[in-house]
Amino acid sequence: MGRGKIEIKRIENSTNRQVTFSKRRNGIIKKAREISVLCDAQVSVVIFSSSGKMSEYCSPSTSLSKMLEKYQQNSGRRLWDAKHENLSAEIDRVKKENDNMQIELRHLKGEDLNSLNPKELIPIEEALQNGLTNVRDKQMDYLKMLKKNESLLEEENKRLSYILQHHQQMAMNGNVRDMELGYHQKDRDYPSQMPMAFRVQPIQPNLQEDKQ
Amino acid sequence: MGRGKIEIKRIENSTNRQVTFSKRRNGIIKKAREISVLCDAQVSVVIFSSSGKMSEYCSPSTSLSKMLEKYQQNSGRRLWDAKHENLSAEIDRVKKENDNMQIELRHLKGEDLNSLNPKELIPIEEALQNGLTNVRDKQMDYLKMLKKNESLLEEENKRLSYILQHHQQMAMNGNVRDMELGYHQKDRDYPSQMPMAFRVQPIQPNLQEDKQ
DNA sequence: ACCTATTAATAACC
DNA sequence: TGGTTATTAATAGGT
Repeated sequence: MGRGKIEIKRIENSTNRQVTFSKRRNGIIKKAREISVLCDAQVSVVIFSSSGKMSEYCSPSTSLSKMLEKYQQNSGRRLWDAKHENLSAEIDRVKKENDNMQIELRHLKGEDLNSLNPKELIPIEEALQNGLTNVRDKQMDYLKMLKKNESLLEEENKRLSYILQHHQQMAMNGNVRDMELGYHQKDRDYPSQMPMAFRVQPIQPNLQEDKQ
Repeated sequence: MGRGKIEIKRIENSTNRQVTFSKRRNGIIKKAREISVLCDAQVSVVIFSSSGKMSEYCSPSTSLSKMLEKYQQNSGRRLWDAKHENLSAEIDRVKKENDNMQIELRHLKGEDLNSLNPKELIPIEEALQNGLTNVRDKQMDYLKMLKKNESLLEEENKRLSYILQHHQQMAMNGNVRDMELGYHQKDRDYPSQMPMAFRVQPIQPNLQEDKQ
């Protein structure tokens, strides 16, 4: 139906194809509307052009959702229940994982132990013992750090006191020049290999250490 | 296009309507197939007649599910509503729970402790200590049970040896009547308040005790 | 977008 | 339903 007959096969000329698409799309949607009205039918049409542009028609008496609901009832096929089932399966999987961890946690906390036989208690005891060792080691690390900090700060304190004492002495002597020259020549007993900024900073536990 | 022009309005004659439906349905599906081929388009058509009979067409390069997936992306509208989102939310919730438990478990096992500060280590240590106590208590319970069993069995053993000794004596004396009368009068020093069947049964740990 | 020769769809009838 | 055919509707190719 046109100036010439055409074969039903892909139109190679892109422009031509686009034009034909547009015309025929309108034609289909018009036909869909007509059959809806003429025959009391419910029709839904969804069309994507090759460039991805979408067009749709749905009979005014219904909606795409309702149509698809009916479609599923009629065909028995599942349109989106497959997705639902996937999600449900995922939930089940994760919940099961959850339950297992919950049980493990309860056991480690010494709950529900009656459901275990003596043989099963052993790895739990070992895990607890191991965990306890690790936790206490870590606490010991912190303690050592604190002690180290303490002694560093103490030393720094002494150093500062010493310097302050000199300042006061110099101030009393009115020896401003000496003051401005600084104390660097005078505190030989406090060798400064580290820069000041670092030296006064308390050690912080390295929270990232060992972290994967 | 036919022997006469028709208005686009509901065909009142039922037979006529049915016939027109059938022909036009075929027409639409043919057009859908043609535009698919000619223009590389993806088309889905779902038609319900007024009597509820369903017809469908879907381009061979796709499926209704895929089409609807694209439809949703394109239109932003959700066809299968809340269901999907509820499930997704549930998954997220459970997964989060999962993660938290995983972290707790790892901490109890003495892993990833560097991400904790000293204050956070304390409850973990306590939990571990507590769990260890409970597990060892339970192990002690089993041990006690085993010991108790042992002594019970030992006693039973003695009792049986005693009886056996009598039997042998009686057999040697040829005193069959005495033997048949039984030993019940003769083993006064082993008072039997429990039925035999129970008495010889080793104690089994009650695995269900305290279980919710 | 519009035009129109031509083909395709289909209404009425069997 | 399925076939026939007169008639209308859709549309291919051109502007």
